[in-house]
Amino acid sequence: SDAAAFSGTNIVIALNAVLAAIDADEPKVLCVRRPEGLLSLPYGPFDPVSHRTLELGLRDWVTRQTHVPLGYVEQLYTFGDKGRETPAAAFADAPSDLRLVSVGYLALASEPAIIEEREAQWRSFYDFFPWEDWRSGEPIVLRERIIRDLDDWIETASSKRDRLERERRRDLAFGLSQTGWEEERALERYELMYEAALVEEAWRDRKGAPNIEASGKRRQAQSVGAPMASDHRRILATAISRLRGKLKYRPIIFELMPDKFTLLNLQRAVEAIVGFELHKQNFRRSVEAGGLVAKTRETAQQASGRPAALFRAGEVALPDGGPRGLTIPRLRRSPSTRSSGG
Amino acid sequence: SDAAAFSGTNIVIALNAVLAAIDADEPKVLCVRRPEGLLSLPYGPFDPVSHRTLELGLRDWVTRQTHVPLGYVEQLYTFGDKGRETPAAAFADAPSDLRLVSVGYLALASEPAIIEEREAQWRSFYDFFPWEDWRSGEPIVLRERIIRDLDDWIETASSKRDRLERERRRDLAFGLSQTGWEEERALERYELMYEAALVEEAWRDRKGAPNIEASGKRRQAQSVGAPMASDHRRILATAISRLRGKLKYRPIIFELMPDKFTLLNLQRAVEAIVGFELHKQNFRRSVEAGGLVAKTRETAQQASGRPAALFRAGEVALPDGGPRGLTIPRLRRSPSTRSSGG
DNA sequence: CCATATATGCTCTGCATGAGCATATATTTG
DNA sequence: CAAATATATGCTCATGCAGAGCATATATGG
Repeated sequence: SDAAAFSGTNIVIALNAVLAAIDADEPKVLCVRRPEGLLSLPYGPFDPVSHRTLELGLRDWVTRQTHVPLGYVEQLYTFGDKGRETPAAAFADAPSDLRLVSVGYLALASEPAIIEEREAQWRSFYDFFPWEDWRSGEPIVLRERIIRDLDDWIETASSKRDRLERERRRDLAFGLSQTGWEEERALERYELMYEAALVEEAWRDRKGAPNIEASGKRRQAQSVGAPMASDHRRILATAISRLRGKLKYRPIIFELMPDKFTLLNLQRAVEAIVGFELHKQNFRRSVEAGGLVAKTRETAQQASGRPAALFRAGEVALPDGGPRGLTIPRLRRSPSTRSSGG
Repeated sequence: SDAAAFSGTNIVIALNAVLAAIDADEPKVLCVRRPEGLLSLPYGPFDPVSHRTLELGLRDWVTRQTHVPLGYVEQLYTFGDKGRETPAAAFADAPSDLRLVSVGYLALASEPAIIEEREAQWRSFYDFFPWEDWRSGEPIVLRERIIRDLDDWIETASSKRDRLERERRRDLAFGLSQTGWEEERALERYELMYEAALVEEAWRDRKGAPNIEASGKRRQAQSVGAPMASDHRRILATAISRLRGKLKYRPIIFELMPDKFTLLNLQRAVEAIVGFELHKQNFRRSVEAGGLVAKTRETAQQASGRPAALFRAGEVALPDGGPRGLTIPRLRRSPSTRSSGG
């Protein structure tokens, strides 16, 4: 069993960053456009010689390449599937027999820095996952396409047992079961859609697998959400799930906020991340009662209406924070009509 | 920036497993004794040629080496710090200029399989983290040693600002702040103790750093908890934190249970993981009401008392599960006296 | 039969959360 | 300037869950 031990020597480690920021109530992620036109997450090589830790390696090349000041950084997941991407595609001058292993990171910036490089750009989370944005009600693409296409996928299961299992997974992931839509299952949803070949990456990766091509034919008419290079969209889905889940038990939302903000700003930021609207008064109540914010004496300038007080993050609102996190006061009934406004 | 890209070629990836099981109400982890006598987590090399994915690589060598059937497996974290361990120490015939990167996994077994190899053994979590076990009240070592030693560490901070920060971190991690003891902060606690040089690994790793030796002298009288090789105790702490956190929102406890069990069995298993006692009636209420368990017609055999009904995991109790997870009904006041009994 | 031990059922209470009415303070409009 | 409109902020009410503990059921061992 020792002979295999040093195949490890043909491994390349790439460090991928999901660099997130809130811009005008939209959740954005920093993307890089590749020569072929595909969007990808920014990434860089891990250099075991100069990088003392993986995280330092990430910070190093992100700051050098994008000049975005990194605040909060958290490791997400390590992706090592064969056939993800050849190292040669990722790094132009790499030998071709290497295995590419990527360590994904989530990094939060308090504002979307202006990027100098032409290839870099901030894109909304929901360009890639339109079905995840329920802020103006149920996304059309969800009921009109995704649920239907998943129905087809369920039907094409090979056994009854398998069919039931597929149905269970769909209902759970897409909120058709008792528990309803759970925003932190974003990764599960993407993985299900990939498995069912509803996303472009799926039929791109499986080019040549005949049975897939047949069953996926109808669905290939149009990609649902913008595709990304390699498995970067999966990494982004991982980041969104993590972020959504973590909001509830750690006050990391403040890593995405400027120094001073109104409570509505804060609410809109949370809504941008979780993807649905919140009950305004209850949101304020929980945030204020929990001591997560502290009022300043200033008020915000604005076009119309009573001016809002400016707040800053409270003492306890450090990322490793004291009290649990935000409560997310969902709206159960009518979403109080905010659908049209910007 | 491309010159560094292929230093990646001198990287070795090791796959570490925290293989957990419940045995007689104790939470156990599979360990391997190294020639030098130190305990380590079982691990194996990742072979990019034969292993299609990282997880398959892990399953491959774990089943080959330990013959423990793996059920639930989940990736924990990737550790890549320089100076963790030389590849030569991990794999006897490795070149010495390689960088070792470890991907840690959590794996759950429904019972502690009998291990054939002499070097392998099941050990309690709390052999390594005695301060994490509050099932019989506050651990003596915590108030008697750890809090005191952390006091010293706080005092030796270089600035007042730093001192306050250290105090804040200790109070948060060890439950001295308002929020009280939070079991899922096990990793934070270990990392703090490492930083404060309360654990053997700390002064072992820093051998030669003079200022540490001086300040840590008094504390080195005796290690708190059994040490492990390399940073394996940190990996184990990561696993415990993850497991404790996940219990609350996913029904993974059933991955550690046999097919049939009494509700007290289940409660003891949860208690073993979270490290404190629960309110019996409320635990039953939440588990039964949530549909996480289903009653069978059988009852358990036992020495004394009314026989308990046997249950099995409910329909919704799959690891990706429907309803959230277990509620953990803490005891706030007197722990109803169970300290002496086994 | 009685003491003891564990299992199981049920009630009481406080608090967090979901919901929405009411009021305050600004801008915009007639 | 008064009214309409828009947003901010305060407050109440209902519900359900979680923490606590009493009461009852059913076994074993004298």
